[in-house]
Amino acid sequence: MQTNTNMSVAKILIVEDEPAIREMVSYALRQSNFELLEAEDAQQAYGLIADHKPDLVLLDWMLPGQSGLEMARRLRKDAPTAELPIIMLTARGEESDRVRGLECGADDYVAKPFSLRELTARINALLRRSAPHVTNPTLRHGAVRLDSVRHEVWVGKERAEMGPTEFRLLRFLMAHPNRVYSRSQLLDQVWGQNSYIEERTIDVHILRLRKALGKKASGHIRTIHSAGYQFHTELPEKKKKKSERVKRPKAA
Amino acid sequence: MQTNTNMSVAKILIVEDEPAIREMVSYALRQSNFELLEAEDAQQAYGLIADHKPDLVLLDWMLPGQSGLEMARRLRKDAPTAELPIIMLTARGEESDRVRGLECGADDYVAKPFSLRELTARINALLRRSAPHVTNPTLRHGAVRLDSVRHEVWVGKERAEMGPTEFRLLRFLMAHPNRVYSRSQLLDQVWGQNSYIEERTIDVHILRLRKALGKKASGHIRTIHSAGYQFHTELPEKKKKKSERVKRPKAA
DNA sequence: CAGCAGTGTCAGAATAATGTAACATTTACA
DNA sequence: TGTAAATGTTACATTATTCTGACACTGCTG
Repeated sequence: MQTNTNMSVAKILIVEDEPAIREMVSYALRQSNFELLEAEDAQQAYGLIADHKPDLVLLDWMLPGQSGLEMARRLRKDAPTAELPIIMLTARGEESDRVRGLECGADDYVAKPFSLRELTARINALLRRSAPHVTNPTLRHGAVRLDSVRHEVWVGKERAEMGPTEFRLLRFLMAHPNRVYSRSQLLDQVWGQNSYIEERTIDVHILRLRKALGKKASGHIRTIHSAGYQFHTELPEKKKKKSERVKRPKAA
Repeated sequence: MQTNTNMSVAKILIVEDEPAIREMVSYALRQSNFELLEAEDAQQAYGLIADHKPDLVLLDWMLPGQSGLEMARRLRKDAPTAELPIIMLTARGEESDRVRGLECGADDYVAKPFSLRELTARINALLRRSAPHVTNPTLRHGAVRLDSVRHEVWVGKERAEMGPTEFRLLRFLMAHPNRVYSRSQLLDQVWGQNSYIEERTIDVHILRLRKALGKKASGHIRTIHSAGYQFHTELPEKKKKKSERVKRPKAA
């Protein structure tokens, strides 16, 4: 399925009703090694987002049906896409428009006609922030190093072997360290929005991931009871000896 | 959604040699609740960054001595500041400049003359991405900080560990500080409307919550006799009871 | 086609969290 | 100050949640 991850830099969805512009941008960005998805209206876009989990969305301001502005607002509101980076494309260059776009949740704003070089620069700047694993081929925290290009994980000098699902799970968690994700969020982000997977299954993959990371590093993967899981940058404190158990003294 | 708090939203450093612009921006951003640091050249800026760790830097393109461009490059290169969000300010609006700025590691680019509203919008958009802890739904009052995204509660520098129910209870109370909630209101809000729970059970969770907050902060959780509980933003005064009963701190 | 790695599910086992009763202490107020 | 009501505290049984090994199914590869 994604044997070519190392080829494409990132997956980008362009939502634009005018075929000429859409195709021009698509072509140019493919040249820059991006993987492109195209939609001509909001409806199509939602479907593609759910199925393909793009890393970034280019959103035309004026769309037939639901406008780009509304779409941005909705994407921000829905948990699975709340973090999805958005760049608005628009013919209008008014300052008030730019502000409106940004306030609706867009991360950046490019006025048409735009140069492809600038668009690319802005895409890269945004991806550096929001999808570290895309521009930052290796994520590291503590002794754990994840190399997206080679699909390898190292704990110190030891290679940690794991299946593809565990790899994606770890990559997602490491890209957003310390943040707690519920099982349903993980399903959305790691499996895709329309997979009919039991939430319990995640537990099993977490287990496998911990095993793969080994004793030294598995402490980074933490369970937050009745909330979900997280990759914590700090290793948990060592457990006290059993003799350390203290009967709670009376509080003042 | 949730009332954010009284504290400053984020710490911003502006590096700009022209006093008029610097002061104007500073003033405006302070109005928007940011905390401002000012530097008039790169040298000063490095010092302020090291000492005050700002959350974001506004960087003028043209600076006496080291240019803003060079400064951006250097900030990106040095590990401690590699992630520091940078917005370039410049009089030049050329596309090639914009691209150069972005390629040097700036995250965004605003051409002078810019509107303060747009600047603010861009600052917020960037902070949302790069300093989630700043815009996170984080509730603070006094020394108590509750981070919903990380599911962590801190009292000063100490982590306060608590169970899920205590966490939800605290989150609710902190979101509506100083307001008193009856037990039945708390049941509805924290447990959900269809729970068949004894009201007295809340007392126990309040107890657990106070224990978790520790001596320093448990005073925020106040009992209002025959009314309910509240999170009060002020810590209570030391008790000066008429009866000078001495509580014997129990030792093992 | 057999063998294998990767996945998803399930069913206890192991933990963590929760709710309640019982008793202790404090508060409000006559 | 005395008393009843309200609240604090403890201990423990129960419930909810998570962990983990086993197993079946898939698609691929030699």
